[in-house]
Amino acid sequence: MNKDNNIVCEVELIDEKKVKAVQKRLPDDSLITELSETFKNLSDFTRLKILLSLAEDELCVCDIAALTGVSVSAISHQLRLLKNNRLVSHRKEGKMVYYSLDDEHINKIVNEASKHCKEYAE
Amino acid sequence: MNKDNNIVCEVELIDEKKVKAVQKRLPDDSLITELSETFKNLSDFTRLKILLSLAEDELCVCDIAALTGVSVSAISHQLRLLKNNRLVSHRKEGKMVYYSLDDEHINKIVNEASKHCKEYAE
DNA sequence: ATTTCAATTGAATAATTGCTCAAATGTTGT
DNA sequence: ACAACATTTGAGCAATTATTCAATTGAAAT
Repeated sequence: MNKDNNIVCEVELIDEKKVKAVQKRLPDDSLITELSETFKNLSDFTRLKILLSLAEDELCVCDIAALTGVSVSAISHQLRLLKNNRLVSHRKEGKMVYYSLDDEHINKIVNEASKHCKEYAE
Repeated sequence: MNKDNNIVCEVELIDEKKVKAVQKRLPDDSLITELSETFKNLSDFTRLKILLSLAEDELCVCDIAALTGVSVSAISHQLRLLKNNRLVSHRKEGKMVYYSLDDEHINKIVNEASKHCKEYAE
């Protein structure tokens, strides 16, 4: 803490001016946290495949399990995560529950990421 | 295995036709794997903050550590991951190593994800 | 040569995560 | 009421991961 009772960085800086300029342009930590949590949803093979599938069509849990080759239980756990993060929504029809994509941004995000992947395929 | 010695799905399907149609439109598993690995890089708070910082300016390891409030060693470990995934590049200048963003897609991906986050901020 | 400093590396540890298994819910059909 | 079925849930486990710490590398300065 300095004399004004502010927290000051005790790590040695090489270029303090540059660091402060960058810091000023960064989003709030809270937004960075939200962003990283959003990307976490896309960072698992199974979850990403679920999202890509739902981008094509609405599907029930059982069919998602078949598509991904993962147990129904595991899919249900993953769907709960995706639901909590507002990436999928669901609708009940009798015994069955149909899930669908709840965000038009997902496709755009995946498309941009695909460009990155393809750029470095050798 | 069926009579042709192919692996067949033993899970019961609800709507086989729909599943096959979706399956046909999905990217290869190898691309899904690459995509999920790309998103994994963005899914950690520290790494994402590093990338957002480098999007603003080229920075040395020490200054990135100061910016993020994380030890130099931890930053170095994370930078190695980002370097392996072709998200950052580096240039040496004497004792110091300057890192910079090596992908113009990162900004677009983050921008799209920001829209998702802001849509659900209540 | 020796010291100093920025950065890297490897081992170790605590925390997180994705899956399995078993049990529970809730709905439909008999 | 009961059985069958789709889905959910919670506990437990193995694998992964982000950080710390200590030691090392490589470059500049004395």
